[in-house]
Amino acid sequence: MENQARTSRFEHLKKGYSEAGLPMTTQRRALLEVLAGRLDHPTVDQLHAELTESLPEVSKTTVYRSLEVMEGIGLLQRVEHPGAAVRFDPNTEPHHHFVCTACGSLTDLPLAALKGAGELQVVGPDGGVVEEISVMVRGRCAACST
Amino acid sequence: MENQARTSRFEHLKKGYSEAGLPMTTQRRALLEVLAGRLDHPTVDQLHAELTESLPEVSKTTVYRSLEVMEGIGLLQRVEHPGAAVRFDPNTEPHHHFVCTACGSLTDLPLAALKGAGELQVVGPDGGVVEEISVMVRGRCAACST
DNA sequence: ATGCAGTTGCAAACATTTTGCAAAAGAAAA
DNA sequence: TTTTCTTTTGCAAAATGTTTGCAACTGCAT
Repeated sequence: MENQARTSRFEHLKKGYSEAGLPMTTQRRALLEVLAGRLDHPTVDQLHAELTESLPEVSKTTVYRSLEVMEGIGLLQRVEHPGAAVRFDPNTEPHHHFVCTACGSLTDLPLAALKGAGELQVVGPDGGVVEEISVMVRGRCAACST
Repeated sequence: MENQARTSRFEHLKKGYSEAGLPMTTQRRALLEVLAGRLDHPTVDQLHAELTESLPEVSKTTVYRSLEVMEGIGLLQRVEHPGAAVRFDPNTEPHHHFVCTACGSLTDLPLAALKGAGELQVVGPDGGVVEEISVMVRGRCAACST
């Protein structure tokens, strides 16, 4: 079930990656597998830690560079959030984010979770051009709100 | 006009600061003046650069620590945004932000600028507790959109 | 198999922010 | 005003998180 969804996410990422015409290396395949295997948005450190389980020699540099490349081909999105370390999101469909102020976890929030967000429309700012609107919800996740 | 608004913003900040019962130092007063004098959200580097014009000896450490204190007493808010350096916002009324993808400037967006945002309401996430919702609009500011 | 563009790991450089500490400054009492 | 106590300051060093230069290596199309 969850396994199957992960596999399908992985296939989707792999497909997108190969369509960009870049060589599929051991490291990048492993990174795509890790990304497909989790629904949150880990930091580079967390990704690197998980990667070293199967590939003890990967360097963080490679993780940084691979993520940058994958962002460049539109496979991932950088997620803004409170906190220093960068996080990426393999879900490039429009959606929002929820960050837990207690544990720091960062998860997706389906568009439907935000009543009214569908009609969001920017009136200002004077003379500017709007490209994108993103919503960040802060609070305590289920696990931390007891 | 603009001068008067700046003065009133400064008085408001100074009042809030002294109500917290902390000593008002030369450095902190100067920092509050700089903050009151601009409507965007400068980085620590930018604040420090502007501060050294009147106070050549201030250190960045002091700027960091003062901002932290002012955030602690609710005088400033930390603004999330794409980019490494932290930015603070002396406007603690509910409002949103606009970031220019060309020049990186970060400015306030009045609530009214977002049609529909008033009714924003989170339905999910399962069992979690929502504390705050913030909206970030990305695009090109008036100056950069020509 | 061969060649070449793209990728990797390492170490060092960077940028931003935090910390320990002794000296200095603000606020309040005497 | 002077004293006293607490908070703040600047410096230097450390801690994070990220980027870069470079030589060696790999994936993949020939």
